[in-house]
Amino acid sequence: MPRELIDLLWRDHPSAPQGGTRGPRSRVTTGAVVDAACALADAEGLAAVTVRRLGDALGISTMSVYTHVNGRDDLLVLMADAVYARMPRPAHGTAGWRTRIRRVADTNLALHLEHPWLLEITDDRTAFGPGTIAKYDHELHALDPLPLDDVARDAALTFVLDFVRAAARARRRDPRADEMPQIWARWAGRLAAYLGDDYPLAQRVGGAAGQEMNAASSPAHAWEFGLARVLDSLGQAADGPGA
Amino acid sequence: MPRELIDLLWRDHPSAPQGGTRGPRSRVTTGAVVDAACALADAEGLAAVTVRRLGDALGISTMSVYTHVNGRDDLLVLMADAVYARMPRPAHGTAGWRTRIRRVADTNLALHLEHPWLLEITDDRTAFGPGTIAKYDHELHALDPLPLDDVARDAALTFVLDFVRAAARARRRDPRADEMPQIWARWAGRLAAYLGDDYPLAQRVGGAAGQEMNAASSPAHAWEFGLARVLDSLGQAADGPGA
DNA sequence: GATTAACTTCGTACGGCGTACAACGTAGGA
DNA sequence: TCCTACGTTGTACGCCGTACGAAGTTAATC
Repeated sequence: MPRELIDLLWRDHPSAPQGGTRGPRSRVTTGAVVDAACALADAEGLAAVTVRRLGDALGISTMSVYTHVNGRDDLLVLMADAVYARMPRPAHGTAGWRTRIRRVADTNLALHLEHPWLLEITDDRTAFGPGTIAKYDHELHALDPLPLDDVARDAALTFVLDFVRAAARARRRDPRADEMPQIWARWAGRLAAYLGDDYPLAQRVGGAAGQEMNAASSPAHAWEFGLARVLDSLGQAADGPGA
Repeated sequence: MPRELIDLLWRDHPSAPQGGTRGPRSRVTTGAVVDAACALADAEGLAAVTVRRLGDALGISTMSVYTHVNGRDDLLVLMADAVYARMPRPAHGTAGWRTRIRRVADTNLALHLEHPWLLEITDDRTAFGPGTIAKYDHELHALDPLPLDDVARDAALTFVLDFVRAAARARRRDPRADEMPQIWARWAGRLAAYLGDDYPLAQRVGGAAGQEMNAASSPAHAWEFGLARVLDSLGQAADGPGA
């Protein structure tokens, strides 16, 4: 059943091709494959999502995975669309635009913290999935109260979501994080020797930022700082010249 | 010569360990390996930077590459640091902070456009390289005119550079870009059928944004819009509450 | 000058990956 | 009953990073 990605993305839509009924019933569905892949990625990272491991997890052979998904690249698109589709989309109600955008940003940050592997999926074809489109529509409506034309509205949303993405990237746990203490123990002395008294500003600010990053409250502070900047700038853009 | 990454990063520093003089002279240096890797990545993308191809390009065997670099992960860090080290760092002079930050942003965007593979390197150990630190110091000084404490100064710079990164990501050429016209020809009809009249806002804004993206002038517009927002927000942050 | 030790180079091999392909089994439609 | 479409699977190919050890080359030591 080699269906095109677009049809797999929309597989739950009534008018999606269903494939004939002959032959043995599938032991798994495309949706099940995608869900298993997401679970694997959540637990062990995107690198652990291999076709072989996916087959094991589903109790089917490696090559059977290809019956339900065209290949690994397509699978990643399906995974991203699946988690987008499941995001909460509460009505925006009468809230002001700042509150609305705050909620959008918070929701997206939560999504990225739950599925850090989303950062590694950059396939443009994701844009054609039902989950992605539903998310896009909902988030565009968050900007209803602002006087933006279509292009500016898209740009503004992109601006917000890019900030969230960067924040998620900063919070992500480096795969090498476990070894970092030992690495640092071996490197600190040598680095200090190389640096000497050079770059005093970088050394001072870097040290302060490094300490701050280890403080428990840091992520919240950085998030609050950045989000405030984003909201301020959107306010100015809306009030200012047509944009 | 299994030297640690930190020593390879600082290999040009006078006090870096040089390795004994016995045995045959190396046919290549660590620097040459890194340069060849960057050239390969520029020409064919990061995926083309394999140890085997690197050996071919350098005229040495696959396994000899490991004499000069500890492994592929380390190589990526060395590549990123190498291109950071070569960025221009003109004195900021008496320019105002907006001009300074604009220059920093422009320079970083140019770097990412020249080396799109930088987006794929996320290893935190890059922070310890001489190029990365020199770049950091220079860019921190761009913020000298603003009344920011150390932590806020780092946050502000991160805010700017994250914006640049997102802009570069938006401009990057998808590896599938060549096939997209044919893909779209096959998908457009089906997508329209799936969508029907649903999500009218997403359809309208998405269409407008899509058209805009194909316009020749689009990247410049988006860049200008976003950068203006970033500068506005930094201005407010500096004037506003301590932050 | 002979020996030793440090160093580079390289071939082979291992265990992973994505996936093309063809054989086989199973069910519904004719 | 036969045909045909379909799901499942094993084998195999060409990649990847890299561990390991043999072989060759040079400088230091005796």
